[in-house]
Amino acid sequence: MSTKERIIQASIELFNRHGERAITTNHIAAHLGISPGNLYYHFKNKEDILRHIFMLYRQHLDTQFKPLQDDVEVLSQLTHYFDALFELMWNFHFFYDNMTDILARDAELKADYIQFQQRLFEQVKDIVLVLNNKGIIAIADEDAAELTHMLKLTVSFWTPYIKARRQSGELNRADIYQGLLKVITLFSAFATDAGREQLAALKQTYQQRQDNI
Amino acid sequence: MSTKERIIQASIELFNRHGERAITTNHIAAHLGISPGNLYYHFKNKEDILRHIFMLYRQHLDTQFKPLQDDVEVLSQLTHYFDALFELMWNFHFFYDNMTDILARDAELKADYIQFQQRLFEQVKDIVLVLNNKGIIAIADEDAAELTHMLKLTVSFWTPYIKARRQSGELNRADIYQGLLKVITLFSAFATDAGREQLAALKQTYQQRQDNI
DNA sequence: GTCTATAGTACGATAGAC
DNA sequence: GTCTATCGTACTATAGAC
Repeated sequence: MSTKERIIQASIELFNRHGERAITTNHIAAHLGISPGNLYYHFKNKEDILRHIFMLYRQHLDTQFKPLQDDVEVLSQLTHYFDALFELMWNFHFFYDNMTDILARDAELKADYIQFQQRLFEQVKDIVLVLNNKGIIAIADEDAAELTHMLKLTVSFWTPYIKARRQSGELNRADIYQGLLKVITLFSAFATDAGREQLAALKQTYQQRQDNI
Repeated sequence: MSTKERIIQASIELFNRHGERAITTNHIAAHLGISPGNLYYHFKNKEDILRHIFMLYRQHLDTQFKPLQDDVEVLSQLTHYFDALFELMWNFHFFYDNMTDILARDAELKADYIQFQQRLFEQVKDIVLVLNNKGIIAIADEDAAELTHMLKLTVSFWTPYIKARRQSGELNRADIYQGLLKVITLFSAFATDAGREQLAALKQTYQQRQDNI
């Protein structure tokens, strides 16, 4: 792995463990056993590192959140989405902790973030509408947008929410599964009788994964 | 107003406007036209200020979130709750932006926060259960806790969520109403046929207030 | 209770040698 | 590509005069 990549990976790890605010460029360099000067050879500044991490974030969602396909079973596609959400919430939770600050410091990153989230919103809303058309959920047109907002809000801020309820100790994988179950509950609240069973099966899948940790 | 109180009020105002991270003790003093030394005469440090603000936060919830009373109409009590939530989300939104950091820096504040949130969780869950018993919503026992988490999550993080969708400009009152409508949508998702009408009325109330801004 | 002045620290970032 | 050394800056917090 190149030094540049190692800096990215170490940054993600340290940001997630100690928080973005607490980790300085010197910490990152020290953690890798390289000099601060070397870090600054590879990155213009701390914001530059954050922009590269955001690119990984975006890339993950771009590759994993394709629209629902008609010829594949819904439940297996939903499972794929939830697996991707798990990775997202696990790998980038530091970002949601300090989102307002990080974006306030870097207007360019903020513009990119907003643009991406607007696109993502439409993609998630499409999924909601397809689930409606397939009879998994029954939701009024105006509520589809509301539900989409709530889904995004929950995925984004479940990790800060749970961290604020814990006296000490790090976030663990079981916490993420708890969050995914909240997302499933959101869908279930709008489920049809037929859809309720399928979502219950999905719920059971992730409850088992949580128990197996 | 005493200097101590003025410092508290100025801090809340500046934190909300520019973010807790961006505002230093010097900024607060300069904003009030007092010296940094004077500020430090009244408060031990920045964390001390934050603890006092948290006391106001707790006090607001303690006085406004009494349990549902049986002899008063439900809808008017819900309206009272939502009015209180509006004040909360409007006055303390800076806190949710940086919650993880603020709590990570101050173990004592974190302990107080956690204890308070645990109590608050039970209070909100009681409200959910009473609404269930009154036939406004119909929710399984296990889902009551899930809904309570989602209600708290939404109230806490709606403001950071909305800030991250806006290129520039401050949070405004209409944004808060949007968040309250999300909370109402959460209740509506579990509403009975009878409850749906009452919640629709509640929704209309806050949509009108939003339009009247 | 309030001021001025400043000590102390930590962080971001760069220059210049190898 | 990597290092050492360091500068400038900004912030927290305190000392001491009034």
